[in-house]
Parts: sequence; C-alpha cells; structure tokens
Amino acid sequence: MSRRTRSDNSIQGIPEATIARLPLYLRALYALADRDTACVSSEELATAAGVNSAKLRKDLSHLGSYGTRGVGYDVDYLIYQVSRELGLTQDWPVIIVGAGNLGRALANYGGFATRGFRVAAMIDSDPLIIGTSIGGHRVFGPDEIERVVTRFGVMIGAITAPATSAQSVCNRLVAAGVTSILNFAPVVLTVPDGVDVRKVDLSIELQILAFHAQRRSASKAHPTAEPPAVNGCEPPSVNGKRPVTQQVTRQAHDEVTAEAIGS
Amino acid sequence: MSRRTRSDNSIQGIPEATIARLPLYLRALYALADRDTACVSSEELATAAGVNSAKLRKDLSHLGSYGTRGVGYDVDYLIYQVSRELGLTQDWPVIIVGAGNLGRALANYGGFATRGFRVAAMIDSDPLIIGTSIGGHRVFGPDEIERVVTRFGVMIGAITAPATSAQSVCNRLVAAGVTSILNFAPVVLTVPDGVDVRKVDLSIELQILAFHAQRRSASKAHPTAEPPAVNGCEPPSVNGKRPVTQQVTRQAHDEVTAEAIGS
DNA sequence: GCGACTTTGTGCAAACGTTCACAAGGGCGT
DNA sequence: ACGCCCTTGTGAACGTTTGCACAAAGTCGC
Ligand SMILES: NC(=O)c1ccc[n+]([C@@H]2O[C@H](COP(=O)([O-])OP(=O)(O)OC[C@H]3O[C@@H](n4cnc5c(N)ncnc54)[C@H](O)[C@@H]3O)[C@@H](O)[C@H]2O)c1
Ligand SMILES: NC(=O)c1ccc[n+]([C@@H]2O[C@H](COP(=O)([O-])OP(=O)(O)OC[C@H]3O[C@@H](n4cnc5c(N)ncnc54)[C@H](O)[C@@H]3O)[C@@H](O)[C@H]2O)c1
Repeated sequence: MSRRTRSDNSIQGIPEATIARLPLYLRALYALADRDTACVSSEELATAAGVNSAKLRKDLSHLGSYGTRGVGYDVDYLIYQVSRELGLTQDWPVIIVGAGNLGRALANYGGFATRGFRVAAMIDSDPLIIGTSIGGHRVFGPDEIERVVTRFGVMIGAITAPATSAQSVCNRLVAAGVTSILNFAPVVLTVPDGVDVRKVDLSIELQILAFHAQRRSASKAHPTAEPPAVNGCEPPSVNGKRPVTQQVTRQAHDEVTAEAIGS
Repeated sequence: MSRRTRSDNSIQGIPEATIARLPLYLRALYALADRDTACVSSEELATAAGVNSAKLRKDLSHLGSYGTRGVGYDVDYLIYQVSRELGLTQDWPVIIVGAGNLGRALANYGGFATRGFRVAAMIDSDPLIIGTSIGGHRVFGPDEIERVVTRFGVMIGAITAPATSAQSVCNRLVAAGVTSILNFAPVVLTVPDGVDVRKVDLSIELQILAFHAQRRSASKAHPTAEPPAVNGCEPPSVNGKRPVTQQVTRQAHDEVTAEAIGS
C-alpha cells in the first residue's frame, strides 16, 4: 500500500491541493493569452479559474516569485513557469488500454493532444478490433503492451477496459514500466509503491450529485422536519439465521474488488 | 458565487469528504453481497474500498450506529443505509447535452443505470443528429430541454457539449430547473446559488499524473541535484515593449473562460 | 526623483480532514 | 451465567488546507 504520496510532497514542498489547481490556472492563462492579455492580476486570474485570489497567490508562490508587485503576473511568463512545473514542456506518450466506447472517445478527442499528451498506441483484446484504426491510431493486442511501452518510453497509461480486467491490465502496464495510471474502470486498483493511480469515476460523481439533489429537494419539501419515517431494513440480529432485509433490490453491477498483487 | 456547499454540510453534519467515499463503500459492499458475504468487519471493508479502517468507521458513524461490536457490519443492512443516505433508493433521470464522442459513450454505458440513474433524454444541436437514436435514446434539439426536464422531473444534467457552448447549455439547464450538473467540458461554469456543479476533467488528471511522473523520473536521474538549469523565459520587464518570451510554443486549445451569469 | 497607489507574497489562525489509540459494548464459548 | 475476546465508535492529537489581513515591494504620475 503506497502511502508515500503525502510525504513526497512535503519533501519538495508543493502541496497536492496546489498541484491539482495548477492545470486550472494554466487553462485560464491560455484563454487570457488568446485574448492577447499580456498581464493579469491575481484577482482576475482567480476569478477566471474559479478560486479565491489569496489561494491563487499562495499556490503560485510555491513555484517562486513570478509576479510583479503593484502590477500582476506576465501571462506568457507564468504559462511557461506553470507548464514547466507540471512537466508539460515535454511530450507525454500515453497508452490507452480498452478500445470500447470510452477508449474510442478518448482517442478521437482533440483536446487530448493540446497539452503535450499523445496517444502512443491503443490496446484491445478483441481480435475483431485489433488491427483496426481508431482516431488515426492503430489498435494492438495486449501482448504488444511491453513493446509499445519500451519503444516509446510510455510512462502514462489510461485503462478503459471492463472492470473485470482492469487489475490484470494494470499489472501488465506496471510490469512493462508504466508508473502513472488513469483508471476509468470502477475498481480499486492495487499497485506497487512508486506507481501513481488516479481514477475518473462517473458513477461516483453522479452519486454525489444525487446526495445533494436529494438533500435539496428534501429541505424544500419539509423545511425543518424529520426524515419521513424510513420504514426500510430493520437492524439485523446476529444470532440465528439472518432476517429478510432485502428491501433494496439487488441491482446488476460490473464492479469487482481488486485482488491484491505482490507489492 | 455559491460557497454554500461547505456550510450546508455542517448544518446536517456529514462532511463532504465522507460523502465522496460512500459510493466507494457501496461498491465494495455490493461486491461482497455478490459473494454472499453476510457480514463484514471495518478492516475488510476498508481494504476492499482502498481506505484506512479508522476512516471507514468514522465515515459510517456519521450515518448512525449500524455496526455490531465484536462482529462487524451486516452487508445488506449497510447497503440499504448507505443507499438511502446517498438518495439511491429512488431513480434519477439524467439529461445528457451533447451527443458527440463522449455523450455517446455515456449513453451506451451500461453501468450508467446500475445505481438508479436513467437517461431521460439526449440533446444535441446538430440537425443531422437530432432525431436519431443513441444507445436506445432518442436525441432531441436544445429547444426540448425545458420540456424534457419538466416532463420527467430531471434534476441532474450532464454536459458533454464543446467547451464554447458549455456555459450557455448550463444556463438553459438551470433555467429549466436542473440543480445538479456534471460537467465534462474544460470550462469553469458559473451557476446561481443552490446549483451544484461537479466536473470531470480528463486533461487535468493527465497533467497531475505528468507532474508526478516528471518528479519521479527527475529524482531517478539526479537523485539529489538542482533542477538542470532551466534556460526558459527570462522574467519580463514591465516597462517598454515586452521581451520575446515565447519559448513555450502556443498550443491549440478549446478552453474558454465562462462569462458570468446573473447572481 | 519622490510619494502615492496598487498588488504581491506570507504569517497566522481557524476550519477541515486523517490517524491513532482505547474505552465501551456485544457475542460466544464454556 | 459469566468472563474472554473481538470489533465498533469516538475523543484527542496531528497534519493539511483555507482565508484573512497586512507588510513589503515595485510602478506610475507628476
Ligand atoms: N462508457 C462510459 O461512459 C463509462 C463511464 C464510466 C465508466 N466506464 C468504465 O470504463 C470502462 C470502459 O467502458 P466502455 O463503455 O468503453 O466499455 P466497452 O465494453 O465499450 O469497452 C471495453 C473494451 O475493452 C476491451 N477489453 C476487454 N478486456 C480487455 C483486456 N484484458 N485488455 C484490453 N482490452 C480489453 C474490450 O474488447 C472492449 O473493446 C469500463 O470499465 C466502464 O465501467 C465507462
Ligand atoms: N471525448 C473525450 O474523450 C473528452 C475528454 C475530455 C473532455 N471532453 C470534453 O467533453 C466535451 C464533449 O467532447 P466530445 O469529444 O464528445 O466532443 P464532440 O465534438 O464529439 O461532441 C460535441 C457534441 O455537442 C454538440 N453540441 C454543440 N453545441 C451544442 C449545444 N449548444 N447544445 C447541444 N449540443 C451541442 C455537437 O453537435 C456535438 O455532437 C467537450 O467539451 C470536450 O472538451 C471530451
């Protein structure tokens, strides 16, 4: 279990929360540069990025003193500095595993390449898909993962395969040398130390939205009332056979729990 | 600017961080239920969900005391309680605006419906797409938004339209009565108070991965050395014409900054 | 050349989140 | 029936993140 992420940040000193916002600032900066804005104040940039100006200044101060007091930040200069900090002054080849609905969408996505990310190759296990081209990228079989990763020096992989194969795909990617993984499958991936996993989970986002939506409509309906006497499951008794508590209809789902791999 | 999210949580008392993890627990619980596991300890469930067991217990304690000391949690009972808390005991119709690559992928996604989320309708502005069916869902024109939202009582909308139209699409959704928005466009949306926006931003995730990947390979190459003398932009001087600081080649991009809307 | 004005960069405190560690509580074996 | 043992639920310590408020610093007008 890699818990090193937290301490890694402190040894160099840039908080994770700041890192997560830098791409936001970068996007706002590019938008400003497009409008030929040469210089921007923390207030303006913060508004454009949707954050507090104090937070923005503190975030940027972690990269260095790149502003001019009384004036603001030079847009092009700041774009360069933020890009450098994020490692965007180089190109990043990305391997996409799973050429289904989502994998295709990614491969066809133009915005993918706009920040130096390039699709090195697509991988799929379906013989009918292998050999075809998607978004101008040839699809290879899973056995080519090692070769592609080595050949192009791929460090970043996106997993858009079904949840059931996500962990094994992940293992193959890591074995081949990939150290950063963007996971779209609804699974908790287990990876050795030194490998970075981020997940994009649409289902979770929707559920969070549902929670807030529920709360909103509940407080609309009963401004200050108890929740309407939930008549759901009774607390189950442990001794004896378990009572019938199947009020929630079991729904189909494709999620699996990840099997641990040797760290 | 809606900053009410934070304080809303405290009035009822469930931290936002906890809410964001409940779907994770729910998924792990369903996986356990599928294996006919009747009861689970916080340790096991935490491992399955990829979190610390103390954190899991504290999270669950916010919903109530649904465990049995010395034994653990009844799986079915906990599924019910978590589902109820998240508002998943009811169905949520969702409207998808933008039937392009991503919108199609969502509409075709089976896992979409597995937690009670149903595609109420798809919307697109392209006359060639309007009237066709995607994933079994008829595509309507933007003018039908109001009707669909009212008719089906839609509270949740997903924006998979281009970044340039995302804000106007958002405005129409909000005007029609949608209060929860899942935004896939690389834009900071501005919404009135009482509307909840979550974003899924692939580009940002990749950039965060790139940062860590860069750091890793840098520390591999120069274990304890200064960064290799960046010869990038000089700090620009403010007086006079700005110097040529165009070291970073300007890249194409489709991001825009959101225009403010009323309130 | 100088003073006023503007905006950055940052110390500090409060809010929030995580983790530890253990008392309280309940089942189970005898 | 009783005590042992296991696991929950939670108080307290710790770390992180946010936001305020202001001194430091540089520009611009005169
Ligand atoms: N489509 C969506 O909108 C969406 C939303 C959220 C999550 N997801 C998740 O993303 C993943 C992909 O979704 P999708 O809709 O594209 O599914 P899909 O079934 O359309 O595509 C999956 C592809 O992966 C390939 N594949 C299967 N096993 C493989 C393996 N071992 N190695 C390489 N390729 C393999 C299949 O041949 C198929 O082409 C799933 O895990 C899904 O749960 C999808
Ligand atoms: N495809 C991806 O993998 C991906 C990844 C990250 C982000 N995104 C973002 O998601 C959004 C959609 O991406 P995409 O690849 O599906 O783009 P796309 O061009 O394939 O699809 C966009 C669709 O939106 C429709 N549209 C345009 N204006 C509209 C309007 N005002 N109302 C309704 N529909 C409208 C278009 O007709 C088109 O069908 C974009 O903002 C993109 O930046 C996509």
